[in-house]
Amino acid sequence: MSQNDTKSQGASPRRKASDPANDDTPRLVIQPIDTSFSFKNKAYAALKNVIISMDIYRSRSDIRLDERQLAQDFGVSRTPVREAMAQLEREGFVRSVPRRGVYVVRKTKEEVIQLITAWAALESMAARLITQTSTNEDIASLRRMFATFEGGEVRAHLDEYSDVNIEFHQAIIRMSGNQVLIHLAENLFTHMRMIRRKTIGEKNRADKSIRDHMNIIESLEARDTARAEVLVRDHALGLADHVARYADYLD
Amino acid sequence: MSQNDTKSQGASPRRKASDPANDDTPRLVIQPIDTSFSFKNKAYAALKNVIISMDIYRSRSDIRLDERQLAQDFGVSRTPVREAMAQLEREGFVRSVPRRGVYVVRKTKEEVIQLITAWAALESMAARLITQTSTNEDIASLRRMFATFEGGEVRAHLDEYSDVNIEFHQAIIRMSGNQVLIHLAENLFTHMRMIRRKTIGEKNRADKSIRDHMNIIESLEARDTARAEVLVRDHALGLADHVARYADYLD
DNA sequence: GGATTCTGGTATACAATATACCAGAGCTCG
DNA sequence: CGAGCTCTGGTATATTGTATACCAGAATCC
Repeated sequence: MSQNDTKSQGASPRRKASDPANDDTPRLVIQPIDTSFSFKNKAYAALKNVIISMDIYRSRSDIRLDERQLAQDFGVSRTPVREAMAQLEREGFVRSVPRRGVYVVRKTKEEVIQLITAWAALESMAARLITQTSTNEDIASLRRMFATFEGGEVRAHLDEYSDVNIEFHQAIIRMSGNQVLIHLAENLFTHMRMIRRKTIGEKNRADKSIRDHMNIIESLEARDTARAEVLVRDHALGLADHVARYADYLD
Repeated sequence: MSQNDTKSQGASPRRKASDPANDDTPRLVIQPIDTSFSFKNKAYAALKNVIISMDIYRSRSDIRLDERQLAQDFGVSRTPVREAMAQLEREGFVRSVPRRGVYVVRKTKEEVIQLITAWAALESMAARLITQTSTNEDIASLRRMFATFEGGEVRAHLDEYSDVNIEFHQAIIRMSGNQVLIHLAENLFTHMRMIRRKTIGEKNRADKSIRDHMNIIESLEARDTARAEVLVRDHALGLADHVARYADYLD
């Protein structure tokens, strides 16, 4: 990619870089620059990550994001922080109260139930698709996710199981191969993850969860389309039912 | 750092974030954003790295940096690439020929000898300072750099030795603790590194090199200021002598 | 109840980058 | 050998991202 000569040095004719007569000329190997980098994008990703990692339902007090303080913490001006929060607001993670501040959004119980119901629709269709199009290796990878818990030691490793639980549901959507489903699920997924992480430790749900998961995997392995759909949908709706009955902190 | 309430939710008075009555409110932990990131800076670092990693003396043909091609490879516009190359030119790594292109600079033999001589002045003074101010642990870390080569297996691991060789000289400057020395050496260092990497495999210099290094380390350990200075200076000037005699590719 | 403080909102300035166009130099072809 | 074409660096202008200053509403404090 580099041409070889200059008039100031002998005026030999230029040869194309690919010219084989020139094989020993050192060549540059250049990696692309990450052009998605911007202060706004970094602030957005960091704030989103912080919000979804919090247990925002542990307390009922409002969580306000102070844009001057955040700008100082990030080491940038208020402008990219404001733009990041505007995007988070568009996506439903925060809400802005004029001249009052920006607050992390907690969903009501009713909103959560609706969200889970929509998720169930997407996930159960994804399960159907998996039985029809995925490779045996793909499906096997789902089972391998739970290898650590084969001895039933779910409660002893609840945090780890919580992570695997979330990854499992994400993998089902992804494995469907349907880009529209995947896209629709993306935003719902973040909210679902917060809910799952909160509820997994309640009422020994983890024990039931892994039994459900094993049944789901068996139905996928058997390529039983109807059964996989029902098991996945019922599993998700079981979460909605649990929320309806026990999640008083969502009111 | 987050305030807790909003008028729309009960008009309770704002409390300071540090208010101990509010210990369970989730808190945000925010990492600063790297504000040195820019396309120009990334392009500059990448090009500099590529240039100093090349064996630019292996071929005599000119190495021209094609700014449109680089912009395409980096995935950015020509503007940051141009600015990066302008900075590289200011630092002596490339030169721009109006309406002809930007070329990697090769130094002449005479320039290289002058550069090494200047480096020798800096490094020998650094050695003096080390014998007077550095801790035993610091000096011991110099010896540990060569632990891998204690069996004399230098030629078998020439690339690795070349890297350690460069690190050793860099560490001497750094260990002096003199910020002016360190700063002056910074730009020289990059050119020196290219020369050292090129010459280390010539005329079995690696064997002599490690003997010299051991002698230098012993004089540092003995806190022998005059001897350390002489050994370091002679070692560097030995490189200049080698270049004068054998480095025909620099003409 | 007025002064002060704190916060979001907005306007303007500045820096980084993208893109289009120009002009010089070299190459190609007839 | 000269005209036309191509390739390249240089420059001007536009756009986007960001910084900063100032404004105004709301809450707090004395």
